[in-house]
Amino acid sequence: MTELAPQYDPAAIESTVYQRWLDAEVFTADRDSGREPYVIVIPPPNVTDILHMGHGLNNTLQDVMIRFERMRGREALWLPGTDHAGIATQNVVERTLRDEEGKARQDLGRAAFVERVWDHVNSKGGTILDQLKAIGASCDWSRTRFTLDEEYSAAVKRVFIKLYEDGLVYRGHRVIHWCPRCMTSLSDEEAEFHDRETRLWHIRYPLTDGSGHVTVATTRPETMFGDVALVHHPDDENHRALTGKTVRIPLTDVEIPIDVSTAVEREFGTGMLKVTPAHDANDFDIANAMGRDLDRPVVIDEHATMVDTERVPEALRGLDRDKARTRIVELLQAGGLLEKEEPYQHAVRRCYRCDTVVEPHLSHQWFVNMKPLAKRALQAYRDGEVRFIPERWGKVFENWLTEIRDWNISRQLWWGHRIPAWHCEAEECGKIIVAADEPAACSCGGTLRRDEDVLDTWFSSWLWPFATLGWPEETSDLKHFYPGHTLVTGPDIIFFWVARMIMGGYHFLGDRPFDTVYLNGIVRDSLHRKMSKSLGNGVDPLEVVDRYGADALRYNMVVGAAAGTDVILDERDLDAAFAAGRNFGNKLWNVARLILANLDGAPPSPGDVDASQFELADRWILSRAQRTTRAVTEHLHAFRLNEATSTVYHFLWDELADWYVEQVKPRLHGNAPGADAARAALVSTFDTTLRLLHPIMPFITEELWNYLPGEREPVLAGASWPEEETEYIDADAEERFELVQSLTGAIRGIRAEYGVKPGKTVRAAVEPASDIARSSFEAERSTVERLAKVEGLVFDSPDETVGAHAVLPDGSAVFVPLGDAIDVNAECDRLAREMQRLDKQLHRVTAKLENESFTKRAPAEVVDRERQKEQTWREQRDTLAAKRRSLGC
RNA sequence: GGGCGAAUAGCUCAGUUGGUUUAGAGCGCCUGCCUUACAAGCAGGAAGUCGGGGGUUCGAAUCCCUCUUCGCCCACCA
Repeated sequence: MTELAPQYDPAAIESTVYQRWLDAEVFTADRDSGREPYVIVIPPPNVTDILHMGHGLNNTLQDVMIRFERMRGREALWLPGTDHAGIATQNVVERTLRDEEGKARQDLGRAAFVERVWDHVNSKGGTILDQLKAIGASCDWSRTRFTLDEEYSAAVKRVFIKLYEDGLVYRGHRVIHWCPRCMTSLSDEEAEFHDRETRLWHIRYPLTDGSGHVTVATTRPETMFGDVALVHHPDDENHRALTGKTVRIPLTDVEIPIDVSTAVEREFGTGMLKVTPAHDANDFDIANAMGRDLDRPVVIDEHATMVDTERVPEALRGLDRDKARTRIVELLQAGGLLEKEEPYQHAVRRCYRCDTVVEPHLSHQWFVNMKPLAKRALQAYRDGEVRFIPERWGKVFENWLTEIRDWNISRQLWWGHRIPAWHCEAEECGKIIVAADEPAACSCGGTLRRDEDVLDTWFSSWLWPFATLGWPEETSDLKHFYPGHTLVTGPDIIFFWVARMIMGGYHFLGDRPFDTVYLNGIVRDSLHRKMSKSLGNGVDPLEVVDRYGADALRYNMVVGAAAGTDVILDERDLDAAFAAGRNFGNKLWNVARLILANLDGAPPSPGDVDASQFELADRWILSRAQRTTRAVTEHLHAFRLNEATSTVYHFLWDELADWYVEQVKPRLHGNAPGADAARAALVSTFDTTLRLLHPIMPFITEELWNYLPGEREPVLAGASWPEEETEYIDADAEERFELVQSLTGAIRGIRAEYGVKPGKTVRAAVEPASDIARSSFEAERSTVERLAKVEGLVFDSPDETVGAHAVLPDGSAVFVPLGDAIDVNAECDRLAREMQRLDKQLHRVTAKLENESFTKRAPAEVVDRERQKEQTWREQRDTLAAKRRSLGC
């Protein structure tokens, strides 16, 4: 006999259960098992991150999938690890350095600073992986990787060199996005658009011939000292006469020409555009097209302050870009050079790490030519080799790949993979050598200087599905576990990560990294805002684990996340968000308590029980268990995790606990007749339920598994998924037991309606509508009596006429004599209302059946079904009418 | 400017290929119960013109068009 506490206490068991899994080594993937592999690689969290709800959701989903496939018999590998997160991590350490020591990274120097970051990573990093254990993540911890560990670095280096040799990595001089706070370049994806209220200033450029001025509209007056021309559209009649003339940049003596360009939008502003090649990527292209690629005056530096050059008026030099702008506008106004100023809203790019407005910056950077890589990935998507769930994200992926641009991969940071390139310092040479190891010297004999830059973090992330398996070495892990299967991540990193992994997988290994990309939603608060540290609206998953248990967290995450939809959590009311999962766990716990308290050793399996020993209820629950197994399996296969969850939920609660456990109780006491059959069905059904629920709520199911008597796999996490046993599917038993349920429900309804005291028994008479109904009621007579508190369920009409009537869905009628408790008029009204409801339904179905186009065109089975409905409802109505007559209504 | 998504009960959401749905769940609400597994529970109940309009169909929450509101993504009109 096992003693379980009356309430489930997650905290009391979770850590020991997790340890049990580790001891059993069920999470460790075995290359040599001979089983078909199933692989998920974790989206590596930033090494210094702490777990937030987004991780909670994302990793729960992965764990459900990996546990399901593991139980299905696949060799499941969930590969964990962390990302060095270049800018993010460097920023954290720089901030600490500044706050605690008042120093900048330059004060330490590169080597010492990088050492500091390593110290930080080694002491504080990796916490998040332990936190994942708290939510039950079944990762193969023996294969944990870090994007900056030695082997991984080798892979990154290899990729860079290979792409360089293929001609796909090159060094370019152009205008890129520059974050003046992080002091590094950014890729297009890292410079996010945000709308901003600003002004459109109309500035007068005086014509040098003294014939007046030309007006130009701009949002960035501070860049005008870098102008090299004004251009208008060649077909622009209004400005045609100006072509060839020159103007002076306001506040300076710099003379620039007026030219034409088809890139100009005639309708915008004044139709005249200032061309500033060093401070605007489009202008850079326009100037190139005009053949003015040698003249790119720089007037704003990498700190976003005005440069100290002749082109910039002295009063402005050294001012930051915002102050300069204000000052320039004042000066223009004073000089009568500002024609007008209007409010204007436009999208400004900001650094995705620090939100600073990005500055277009002319510089030397490393780029990847992406078009050739995209081609293969696109083909794969279109051929169905990689699919997205929900499907619509595939289109997003496709569009981006179709219009892909070159990827700036160099960052002016210290923390990251240093670019394996060396520059010859000899004048006249300028050679660049890309190599894995430092070359002794340049072929010209000049000394070499290593490239200062590091690679974009995502340049290492895109190798994650194979670099984690040992690539470029031909490891057995790589052979065995690549290609992988499912990727679970957020749609916000489709471009950053997902698309690039697909491109990388095909380019470097000639195969997809995974076949399915499942995009989960975003966790939002009660106002539907994304949960974030900066808004302070986050819910701490560990607090939830602490208060409600990991299984409750998981249950609510999964049930609330229909494929790809956002999950809304009320940050002010955790009960509203997590009580359902906790309560469900407690329900399961108590079902187990009841069962375990009534077992004396292991019962036989249902297959060993003489079939004649099974009662209707036994056959019913065994059949329902099969149907549930099938539904849950199908839902999980189709990634309908929420449906799978609610299917088990309702099976356990509404069928097993509410009906079967109640039905079976009398047979559980001692050596009651039929005890073996009852225990066999009960334990086998409970066993199935634990298995089906395990991927979703692993802790409690594992703990209860431990108590179940009988021969079983030692740990549930390593146990097999239930097979549907069709011999137990019994439609007849299901139909019959449902009749019993409806009879019980009808009597309970009458009791409640007439306020019969819970302890008081009533009498009841049932008039079955069919032989099936009659024999079913007879078979479960005592169940109905017990559950509806009936003393003497009879099949004949009783002597009384005063009582309450109800009609069951199949047309069977039940009568509960209540004597004085009944108000005849009220009962008449109630029956009349019932009849009205049926009349409405009958009206609808009759109209349908009288419609020839329906009977002719709809499938026969649909028509039959409608006929069946009509007949049943008509019978029910007739029965009610008869009851009314007998009451004398 | 282009594209995508959402709108179903007071709240948060399901609803798979159009027909077993008389539109469901959890929470909340109302009534009655500490009934020996569970008050984190039990029994019963109220509550929705499926955002508006039009269309396709024998049949629409589901497909099409359109409008409204909200959200997201992409985009070189400075």
